[in-house]
Amino acid sequence: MSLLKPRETYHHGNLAAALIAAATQMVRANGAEHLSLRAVAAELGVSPSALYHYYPDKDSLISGVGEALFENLADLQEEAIAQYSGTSKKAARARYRALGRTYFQWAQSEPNLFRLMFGGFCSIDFEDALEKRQESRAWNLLCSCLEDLQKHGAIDPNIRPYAEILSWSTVHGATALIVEGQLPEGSFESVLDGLELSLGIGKS
Amino acid sequence: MSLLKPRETYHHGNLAAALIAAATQMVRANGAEHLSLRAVAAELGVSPSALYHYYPDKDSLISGVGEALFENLADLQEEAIAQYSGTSKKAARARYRALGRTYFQWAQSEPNLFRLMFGGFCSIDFEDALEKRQESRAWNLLCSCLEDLQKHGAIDPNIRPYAEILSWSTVHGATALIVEGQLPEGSFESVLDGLELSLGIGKS
DNA sequence: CCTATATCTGAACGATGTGTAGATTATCGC
DNA sequence: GCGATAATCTACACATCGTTCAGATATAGG
Repeated sequence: MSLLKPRETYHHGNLAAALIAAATQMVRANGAEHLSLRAVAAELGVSPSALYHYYPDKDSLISGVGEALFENLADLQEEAIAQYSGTSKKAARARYRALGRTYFQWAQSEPNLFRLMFGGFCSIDFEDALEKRQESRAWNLLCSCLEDLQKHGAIDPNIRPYAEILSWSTVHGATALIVEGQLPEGSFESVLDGLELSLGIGKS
Repeated sequence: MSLLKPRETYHHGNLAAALIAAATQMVRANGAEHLSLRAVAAELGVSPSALYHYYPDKDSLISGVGEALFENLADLQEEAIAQYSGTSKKAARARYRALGRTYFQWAQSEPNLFRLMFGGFCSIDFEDALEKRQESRAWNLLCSCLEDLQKHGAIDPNIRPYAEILSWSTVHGATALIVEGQLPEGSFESVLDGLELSLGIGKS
């Protein structure tokens, strides 16, 4: 008695991608800790074993989901800063804020996906990315954003060397704490205010 | 064929606490996502069902572990700042740094326990703690530490209102990112340097 | 000592991740 | 177009997991 959804063709056609899409939706709804391989397979009308031709085990499927999510987040951030194009100091500052705000809003609207990315579920190898001078897209966005601000003299030069890791750590930390309910929801804008103040961004 | 360890008495005596201790050690070694109730019971020489007289399900056992860990971390932080007692500005600054460093070192030395606390595994209700004006011990330590610094005029007064959430977010964020391998290990001291600089701590 | 209560066991159920052997379909040389 | 080969998927099985429940065992109180 198989409970598979009927399928037109015996071969699915695009299982690898469909598995990630379906798994993403189920994690979104139920959290990564409750993801079931069999449920994903059933959702696609496929037997549980079919999965193993594309991913060696459950962890690597989850890691595939995670990698896709990092790309999605970078896409969102690119869209966000594109809304504030321009060479003025004001625009550069708006881009900086948009980067952080987008990061937080994405996490807030999709807490289960955010937890999948940063809760140790996916074993993406960041080390080689780190050795490749951080070729992560989101990191590069932040770096160029800060360079723009620096060109306008809008960052305290003493703090400039720390601006990347401070911004990254602070925005991620506040986001993670709020998502887990350890800081009140409304405090993120305060964190952004404080962060800009403390980096000397936009002063005068 | 039961694989229980032999026990002298039929009644264990202190199962509730022993369960948490054993579960903590197994999470420490294998990560919260691979914790097995049956393995915990076997480790204590107890049948799996015995567990359910103390915790309604697996999640609540994990939450029990988490609560204990938050207390442990607060203990460590209290010990750490006790090493720098004194009323001087230098001592206050050393305490501030010790708070952050202890937080990070604990996470670095016990990544699986850190992930259990902040990875959404334990469903501790922080909301009532938030409404009780943050009666979390670690938070209070940070607050009094910053008050000491303020008394010495060692914090930029413009940034003072943001000092708590900025410190907390930044230290937690950097720690989480480093534990997950998204920032290099050595960068934490830089984060602390940048954080002190950006808050104007210890300037002159 | 006998009863009531707290504590623990044993067996069972459904569900899960993951192998393996074989069935089904697509692809490509002729 | 046809047949062999490879890609893809299924059916079945296994061990393990969280959880439930009836009943066994030990402790405590009158």
